[in-house]
Amino acid sequence: MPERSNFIRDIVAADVAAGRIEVPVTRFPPEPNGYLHIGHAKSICLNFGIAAEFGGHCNLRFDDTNPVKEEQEYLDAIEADVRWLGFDWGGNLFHASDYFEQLYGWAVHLVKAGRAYVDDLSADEIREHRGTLTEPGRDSPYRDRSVAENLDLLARMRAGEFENGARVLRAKIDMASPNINLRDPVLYRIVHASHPRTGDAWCIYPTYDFAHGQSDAIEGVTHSICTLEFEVHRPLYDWLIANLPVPHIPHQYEFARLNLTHTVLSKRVLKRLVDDGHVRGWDDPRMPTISGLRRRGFPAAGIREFAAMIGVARTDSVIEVGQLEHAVRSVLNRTAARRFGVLDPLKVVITNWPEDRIETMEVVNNPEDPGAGTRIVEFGRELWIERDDFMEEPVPKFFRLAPGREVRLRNAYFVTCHEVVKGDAGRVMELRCSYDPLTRGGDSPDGRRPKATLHWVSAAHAVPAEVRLYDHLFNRPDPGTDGHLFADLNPASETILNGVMLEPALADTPPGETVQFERLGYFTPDADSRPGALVFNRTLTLKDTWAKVQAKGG
RNA sequence: UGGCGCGUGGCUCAACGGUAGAGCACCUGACUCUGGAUCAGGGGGUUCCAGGUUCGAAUCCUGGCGCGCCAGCCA
Repeated sequence: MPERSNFIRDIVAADVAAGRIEVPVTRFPPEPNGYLHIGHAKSICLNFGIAAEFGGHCNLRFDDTNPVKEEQEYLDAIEADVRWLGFDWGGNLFHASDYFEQLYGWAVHLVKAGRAYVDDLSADEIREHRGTLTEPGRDSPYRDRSVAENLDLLARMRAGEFENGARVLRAKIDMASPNINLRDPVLYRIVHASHPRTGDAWCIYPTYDFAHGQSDAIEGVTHSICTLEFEVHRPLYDWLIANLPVPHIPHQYEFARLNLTHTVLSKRVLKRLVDDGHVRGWDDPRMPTISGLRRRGFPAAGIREFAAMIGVARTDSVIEVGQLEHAVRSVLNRTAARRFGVLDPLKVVITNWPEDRIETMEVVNNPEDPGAGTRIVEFGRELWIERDDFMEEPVPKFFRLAPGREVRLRNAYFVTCHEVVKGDAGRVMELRCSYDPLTRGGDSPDGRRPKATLHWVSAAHAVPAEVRLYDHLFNRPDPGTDGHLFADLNPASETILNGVMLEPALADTPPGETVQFERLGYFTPDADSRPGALVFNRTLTLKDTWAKVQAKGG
């Protein structure tokens, strides 16, 4: 499925066609202050996708300029997530911190050129001097310090002579600019904190604005693609590039970040969900993080397909989660092995089946993929079927099992229910059925065609398991709209089922593989799963038109 | 309010001066040993509004309106 074009692709293609560049160089620049989420996946697919399409390359560059928020755990997780998504940065793994010395040198360059100065104003005072959206700012009293004094102060900032916040280095641009980002933006701040990579080598750190474009220049990035909120920074990006002796001139392009219904894509909020215990971790299957989606069973190919499907534009937008789910189902439908699992088991005894007789049935692994082969499943006198697949008094349009009714057990036999055994509270405990020996494999010689085909598991062979059902993390499409984000959490986002009965082959499902439990949905072994204590996560249900029919009838 | 940007079916995107299309969602039908796969069809758009330019405007111009972003020593 060829990816649809988009305005950034068009720009790159035009640049190549016009000979402005040979091949594009892009970069994915996460800050290691949290885990990557599906919104980052959109950016990753865009950056790596464009590079690959035009024969260029994409760097993985950590924007690690703020040591108080960044951690090694995040660095590691981000690498793993990008790789899992299917992208390869080759040897091009970089860190803004790799460039700290060069960046500092350029800061000195700016000072010498009279284009930067050390400001002694406090953060509050700087804010006051900055003006507002409608009023121009005022010059800092320290704005006209001599080059010599600025050089001296900057060196002493670096040497650690001053406390956090005591001074900053600022670009000298225009305090009256209508673009507030040009009102002498801060380039360096004093932060006595040790950095995950540079340790205590530095106590001053460059701001995003001073680090990003210059890092792009150092790496020869041609197209620096970021999200819309950086649009107002572009004049500053260009100003710095124009005023520094950089080896290359990169350009910044902005696109609209991803928003999804029924969830939230903000690292700040995701971190709170984790820290406040609303979920069990960054990789909780309900999280929209890459690691959460992976644990949930979403295949990387599904996420890539989703990214290709939604396109890239400059319009703020909110994608319906259904679209992500569609992409994932479409991948899983053609790749997932089919298995039998009974979530809510109801015992069926086949009264005309000999006590100890076991037959084996050959069952197709994936009707969408003949190459997936077949497997052997045991069939015996006692079986488990889904409780939902039986109704003592069937309502109209319910075609499954009911007293006196015949259904097909998938790939096995036709069975007819003769007796309903109930417990004390009137709960159905067991169904007593007969089977038709002539229907082995699921076809009858007389052409009878039951209206329903049920999945089943041999009770003598079934493997018990825990299954975790997942639903949207938030119970409204636009969580937090009323200002109470956490009140919008979906209390039913996770439902734990015990005593689920699985066909034995499921015990060997490798981690990371998502299978289909026929008629129910897609499931994957959870990281908590152990031999003898299996745990499966429900990735997604199948599209359920029966549920739709029911909803209408109700 | 100053600056920058964005407005095309319910949602996401195409159409780049020449008959407004696609995917998702929705509805209907066919088919089926997953009621769920799959296939086929259908409904749904004054292209934010108003002027202007043009033989012709979603597209160009002007003016409105609406929405987003920017006043961190976050990114």
